[in-house]
Amino acid sequence: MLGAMTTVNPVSAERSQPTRRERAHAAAQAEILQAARRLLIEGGAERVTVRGIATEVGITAPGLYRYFSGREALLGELCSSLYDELADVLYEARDRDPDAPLKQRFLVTSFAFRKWALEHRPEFGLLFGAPIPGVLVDIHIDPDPAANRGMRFGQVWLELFAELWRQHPVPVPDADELDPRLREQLTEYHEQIGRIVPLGAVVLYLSCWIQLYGAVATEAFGHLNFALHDGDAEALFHDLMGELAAKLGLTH
Amino acid sequence: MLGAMTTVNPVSAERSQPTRRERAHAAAQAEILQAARRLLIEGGAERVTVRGIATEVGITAPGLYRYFSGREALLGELCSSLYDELADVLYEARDRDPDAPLKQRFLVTSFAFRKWALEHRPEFGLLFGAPIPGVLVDIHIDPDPAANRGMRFGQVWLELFAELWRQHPVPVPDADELDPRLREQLTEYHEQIGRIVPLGAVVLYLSCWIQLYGAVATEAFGHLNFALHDGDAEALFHDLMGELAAKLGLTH
DNA sequence: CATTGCAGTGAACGCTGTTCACCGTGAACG
DNA sequence: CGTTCACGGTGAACAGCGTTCACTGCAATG
Repeated sequence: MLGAMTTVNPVSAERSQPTRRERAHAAAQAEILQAARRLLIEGGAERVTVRGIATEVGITAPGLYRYFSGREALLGELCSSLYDELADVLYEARDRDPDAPLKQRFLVTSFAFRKWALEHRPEFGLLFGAPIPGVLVDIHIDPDPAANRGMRFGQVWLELFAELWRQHPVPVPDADELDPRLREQLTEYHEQIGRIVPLGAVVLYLSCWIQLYGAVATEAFGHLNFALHDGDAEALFHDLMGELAAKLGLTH
Repeated sequence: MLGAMTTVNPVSAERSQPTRRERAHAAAQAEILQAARRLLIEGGAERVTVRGIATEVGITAPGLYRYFSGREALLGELCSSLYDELADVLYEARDRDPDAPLKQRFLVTSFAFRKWALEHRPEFGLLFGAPIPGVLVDIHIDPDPAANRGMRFGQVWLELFAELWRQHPVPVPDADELDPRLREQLTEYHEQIGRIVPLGAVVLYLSCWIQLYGAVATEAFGHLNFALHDGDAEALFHDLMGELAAKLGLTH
């Protein structure tokens, strides 16, 4: 009989020093995710195969099931770690020069986002492409900010936008002027972020995110190739970010 | 020995009535693509499996290789047919009321694009998500307008934009004012479309496409769920299209 | 020291894409 | 009209996929 009740480790439960075993487990898990990412880079999510990862870390396929409940869970964890890395990159870019004008910090962060996407296209595709049926779903829905590390990615933009809007309160529609459906849909999120900006500014925020996403995703996915022929769209991106800054009331 | 030279059918070579065999072949091919699409809808591109399609059309897996050189080619053909269908949908929307003001026709077409995307998320994901390593690549690069049916999709927007810009020549930067890199990158495409609009307007066109893509893709892929919680983003989309119309100089 | 739980293995199942030798039928040609 | 030949389709096979299960050691625990 497999023990239905695992013995509660009093040490780790009190979140004191983790056991040797726990450290080894975490290290192995990290190594597995690292190998998974290598395969992701090699040939997209399709190539991220359980047996491939296993051989890469020097064990057999069933051994991986000690660390992940299956391939989908593994991909989900990979997504989380990638979100984490991306958030770190963006935070670093945003706070690289804390005394610079906010517009410049916004631009630097946006360019860092684009840079990460282009230098990590398979990872970007996994995070921001079409959702894979059993994988991303759980991540985006899970509202727990501790577990949902994708939220950290959103937060860097939200904080940046909130500060930006506070310094430059470009006129936004009043809550009453908004489409009633839109107003109702957004109130929950508005509460969730502590109403740091008025509801109308949330719409502006979403609009900015959509534009930024469009600019980065179209290039990273090759949906600009019909006109740019595999070229670097940095110049175009620069223009688009200028537009975005103008929309935020940041004249130069 | 397999005959290295297939007998040239003089009838089909002159593109007269196709042979009975050819008709049967084309019909089977269409039925296969139809089955592939059903599987795509059921569970994304992953579920589009050679054996699954085969059983659906009532033959065995190797039989499919008489119609497609492999799974990737089949998916590529599926992409082409979907592009074709989408282009038809958009053309129909655009020309539904040819006497309506262009702004309205532009909005109707945009909403038709969003509608198709939301009602056919798996198909939209295949066409406009992250490219699948062996599949989409060939399509986007192939510049032959006859073979590349994805171009038809782009053309409906280009024609609409060109007409829109001709009626409402919103000021665009002169070619000399553009970033030299951007100008050089776009000249080939500019030639390709016969310079129906000035180069500066092409930049505006790309900017509009990026914004439209962002609006539709973020919603279809669930990248707005963090704020909208699986809700219908039609109200937000309406706002975004208003912005886009404003950018095109279409006041209301 | 004994026990328990965990890491890892090898075999197995049903699935995948793809290739091969083969078979029958129907269309084309002498 | 009879022959030939290309094509549609099959069954077996191969390698690889995700996953489960019974099993073995080893290391930490009581």
